[in-house]
Amino acid sequence: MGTQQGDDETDITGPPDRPLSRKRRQTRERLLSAALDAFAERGFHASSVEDICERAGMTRGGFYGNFASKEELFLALYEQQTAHLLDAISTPPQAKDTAMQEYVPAFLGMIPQDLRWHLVNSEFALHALRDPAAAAVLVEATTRLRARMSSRIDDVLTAAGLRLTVPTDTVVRWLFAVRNGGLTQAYLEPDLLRPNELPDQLAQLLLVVATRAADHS
Amino acid sequence: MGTQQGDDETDITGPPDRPLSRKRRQTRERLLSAALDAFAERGFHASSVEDICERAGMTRGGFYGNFASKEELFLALYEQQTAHLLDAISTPPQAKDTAMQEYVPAFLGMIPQDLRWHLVNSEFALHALRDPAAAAVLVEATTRLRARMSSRIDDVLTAAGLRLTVPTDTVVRWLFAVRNGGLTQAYLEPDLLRPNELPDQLAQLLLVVATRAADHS
DNA sequence: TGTACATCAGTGAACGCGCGTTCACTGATGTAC
DNA sequence: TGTACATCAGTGAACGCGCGTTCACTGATGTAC
Repeated sequence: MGTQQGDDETDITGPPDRPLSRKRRQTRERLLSAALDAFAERGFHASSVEDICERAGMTRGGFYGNFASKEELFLALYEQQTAHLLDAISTPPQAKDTAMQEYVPAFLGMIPQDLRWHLVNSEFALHALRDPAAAAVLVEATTRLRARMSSRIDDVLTAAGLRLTVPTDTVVRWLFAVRNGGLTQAYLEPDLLRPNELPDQLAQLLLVVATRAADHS
Repeated sequence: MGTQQGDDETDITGPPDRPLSRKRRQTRERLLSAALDAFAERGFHASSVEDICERAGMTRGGFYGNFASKEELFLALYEQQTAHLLDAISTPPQAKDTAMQEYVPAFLGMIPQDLRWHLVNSEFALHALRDPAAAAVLVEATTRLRARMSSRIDDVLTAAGLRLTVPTDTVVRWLFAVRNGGLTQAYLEPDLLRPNELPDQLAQLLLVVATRAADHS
């Protein structure tokens, strides 16, 4: 049965009493990786627990020792992936010789453009629009991602003696939206559009027309 | 059983032999409307045919006289809604006294911002990323929508003696992506963002910085 | 190092349920004369 | 206008299947002395 919850299943906060053993962490990892594949291939609802377990090389019974439900697995997968994303964004592109106008594209390029994750991420957003608990998780994660991205952009611009004429958070919201929509458009029309084409072009345009010299008053 | 197909079920092209009777068209309409509600509320997979039929006031058996499968209903719903959208975009905002910089926001405002349709449309895009048949339908519809939108924008700008410094199709792709992403963000954080805030602001900015006087050479 | 016992992690069969789809049927509507 | 018959549109019961979840169990791992 495993160590599920302390006493009360309504208590979502607080981690389980003990830290997970190494074996258990590895098993969870295998299940999360299998879920990413399965959810990407068929979607959340069409992926059966059996399918996920097969990919992870275990039986359905074992699954429920690691996750309380398929839904909880979805949540855990989202949190794992956004944590990875946050890491990816946190490291600025190091090459100092990169031309200024390629900085933002370089940033966007660093974010892994995995079709699997694009599919799962989009489906999670849809799920969040219907489920307040998922919405809370998503809003917290995206808020952090936007904040981190805003900082990086401000850093780069400041170093170049520039600043945006539009709130950075607005620009980042534009870029995230255009990136997601652009990925969908590009995967549907691969001959007409490269995956990062739309956000790259928008970023370049904004860099030219929506910045001005910073005044250090 | 109804008039399903001619002979060959692999033949997707070509409408059924006879036009639908009035009663049948009304029933289809009721089912499509019920499907929009159900799919929006629970999603495609979680909506049962029973649920849809209840909302439409009929039994499951009758459903299969009108649609070959739940999947086919999804496709029909998408085609119906995008046809409505194409109509909505085709009528330009008539008020000639509208300030130039409010034209694009006015356009975007005309597109009905129905949360139900946003949910179903997003889910259909996700579906299309996995199903080539759905992808073909989606690409054809969105191509038409973008073309129509591009024409309208060009019309307005030309009348004002302006033209874009970026391909209109690219701008429209940006606007559609920002609109979809912006709706999701706004519905998730209603206190921080109005539904059309992101595309409106972007449109206004582009109008100022990405246009110049048209030269009639 | 060895023994005895507790806990852990995963097995695999079983349960119960609801789903998508089919089909024999019935009453309503339309058509021909 | 009335009668006879064909087609249409929808009913409701039934089928068969696969799903999410549970649970009694077993072998592996860890701990105490």
